[in-house]
Amino acid sequence: MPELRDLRSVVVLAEELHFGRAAARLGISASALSRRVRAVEAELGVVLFERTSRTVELTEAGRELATRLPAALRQLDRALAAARWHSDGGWQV
Amino acid sequence: MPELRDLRSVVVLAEELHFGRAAARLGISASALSRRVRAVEAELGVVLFERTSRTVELTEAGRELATRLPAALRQLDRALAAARWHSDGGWQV
DNA sequence: GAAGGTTACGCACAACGTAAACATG
DNA sequence: CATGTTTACGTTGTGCGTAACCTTC
Repeated sequence: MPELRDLRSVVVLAEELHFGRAAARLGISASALSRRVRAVEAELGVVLFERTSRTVELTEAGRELATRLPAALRQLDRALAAARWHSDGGWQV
Repeated sequence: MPELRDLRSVVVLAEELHFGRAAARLGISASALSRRVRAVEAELGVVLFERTSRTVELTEAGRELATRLPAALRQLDRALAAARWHSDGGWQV
């Protein structure tokens, strides 16, 4: 029930461990990112990041998710790319 | 850029090949489904379904996508499940 | 003329940015 | 007290259902 946008946000935040930088990379405000991540955590029923107002760290669950998501998202992108390719002629057999 | 909701809709429609039934399974109206699918096609720049007002069929690109998506979506769900599991105690080592 | 897909239209909810608030090093 | 995350608030845009429309058998 989290959407792709939300999952990609989690991945970027896991890389940056900083809401400001991650939000900039995503082209949204830090507060928007904060809300997105909290929403994901609420939907999953899992805390992914341990925040203090000075630091952001991954929890065990967050690390697990951040580890597995990129491959899953790439596979998804490959499926979409395959569909595009099939329309743009394919081998033109 | 299509979201998960949209991709799942494509999968269901590919299974049903009928907007009414697919929409019912998704818990939305047929018109909403029609719009979702058209939006996906526009974003991908690919026609996925060949519609007449009597039949719905998969195009080559649509078949390709419908074939690859389920596995990709499952992998994504596994990533989410893994995160959940990690929080709910794991092995409680 | 019935069944099924699409377009028009009005509305409601979700998501955003700005700004203020709060916490921590 | 500077840096960085979160909450409040008002606004906008996205997505929906209902209903009307068009096409095909």
